[in-house]
Amino acid sequence: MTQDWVDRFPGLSRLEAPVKDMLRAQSKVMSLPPDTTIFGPGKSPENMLFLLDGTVRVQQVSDSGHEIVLYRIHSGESCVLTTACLLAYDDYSAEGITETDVQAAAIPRAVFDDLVARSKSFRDFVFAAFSKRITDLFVMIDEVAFQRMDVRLADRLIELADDEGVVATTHQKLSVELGTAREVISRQLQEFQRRGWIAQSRGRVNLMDRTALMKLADHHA
Amino acid sequence: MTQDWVDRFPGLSRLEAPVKDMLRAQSKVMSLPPDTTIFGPGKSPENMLFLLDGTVRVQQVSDSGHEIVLYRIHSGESCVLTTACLLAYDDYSAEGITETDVQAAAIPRAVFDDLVARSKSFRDFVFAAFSKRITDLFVMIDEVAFQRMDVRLADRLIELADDEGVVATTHQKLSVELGTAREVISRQLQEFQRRGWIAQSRGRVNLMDRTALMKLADHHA
DNA sequence: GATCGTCGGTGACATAGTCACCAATCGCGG
DNA sequence: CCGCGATTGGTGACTATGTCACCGACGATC
Repeated sequence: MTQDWVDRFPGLSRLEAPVKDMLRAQSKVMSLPPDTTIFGPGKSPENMLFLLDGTVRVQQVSDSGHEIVLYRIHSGESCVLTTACLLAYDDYSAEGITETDVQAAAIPRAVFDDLVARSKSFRDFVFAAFSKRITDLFVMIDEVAFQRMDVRLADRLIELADDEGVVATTHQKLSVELGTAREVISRQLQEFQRRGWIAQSRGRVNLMDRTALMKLADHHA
Repeated sequence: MTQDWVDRFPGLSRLEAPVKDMLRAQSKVMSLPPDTTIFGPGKSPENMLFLLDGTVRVQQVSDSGHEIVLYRIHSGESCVLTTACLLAYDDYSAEGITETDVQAAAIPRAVFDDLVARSKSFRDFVFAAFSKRITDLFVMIDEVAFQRMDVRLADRLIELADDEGVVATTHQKLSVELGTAREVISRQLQEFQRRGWIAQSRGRVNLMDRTALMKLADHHA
């Protein structure tokens, strides 16, 4: 089943048959436990990863000690961007950390390069992945620069909530999500609670009125 | 002379001879006046550009009407990133505007794709260009999220100043550079002026004490 | 059940963004 | 040369956000 990952991977299914065979033959499927650092300062990944299952959080620590989450890689996505970056600049400060159990297919750099040379469809896939990430970064810059915190927080809560509307995280971690201070998060959550939109307990936020949160998040989007 | 642009372009000089020939043969060198929009919402570039002379400013307008400068393309750089992005997502809001007279070599998309397939050195060039931009965007996110305005402004003033230490721009335009409000810029510049670091006149900032500005910009970098 | 680290709450203050408004200056047509 | 409108920059009041110092509550562990 893990040998068949290529066909189950969105975006790769339309590749030519020989390219798929090469991916299958030259890749290794691996499993990683949560909270594993797969790349970071001084730890370049030698492989390019295709995420089959789980999520990877990419975040950055600034010189001032502030942290911010840049983006997440979800199952069905690849980390072309980060890989390519690290090849060129290994001194940069972003790190990738698994958030769940992760299954991923690893492609050696040489194979990646070979595939880019051979297959137009694979090139399209790679450039599309780059484009997606970069436009996402543009959107993020816009949000960080201009969006109000309450809007950003509401948005992130919805994004992080599971099916039951529970966000299992601390105020501290939420502040890293948005690149702000814990106190700011605490106060915003208090306000949401006051309005009856959420309920809080230690390390937990329950969304009580998802509609209201969505309205706040979308309205000023 | 314009036919020889390949050899004068940093990063392309190490390409294989046939690749260079192809670039020379299949490209067209063009000149553009200042304030030309070379790409933007609803205006995808059909070519990929190599900037031989001049600079292009890439900026973004958010839904709220706020603007922010994302980065600049200087002579000797290519706009792979933006081109690739626009190919995939033509609805995104960034735009590229020439700031000076610009000379650029234009490569049709098909030729670009062909070169990526053929030449490993060209691939390396392309991915290095991507990497540079992306790490720059990471740095920018960090600055927007965590850096103080006075530090960012001092930094940008030094960057924008000509050899005589003159920045020929308005407070309004400086606010777009940093994604803030004009009033904030006006007040910061007043403070710099009070300290004797700059002198102001309409549409003009003169750097009087570049050292002091650099100290502010670097110290907290 | 004492202790230590994490988690969250709070007030005071500093910095930055918003809003409304005004004065000075420049370019341009009459 | 004058007058008008647009651009540029200045200002005060207010809100939003970030920072700092400190505190109590909770939970794990021995």
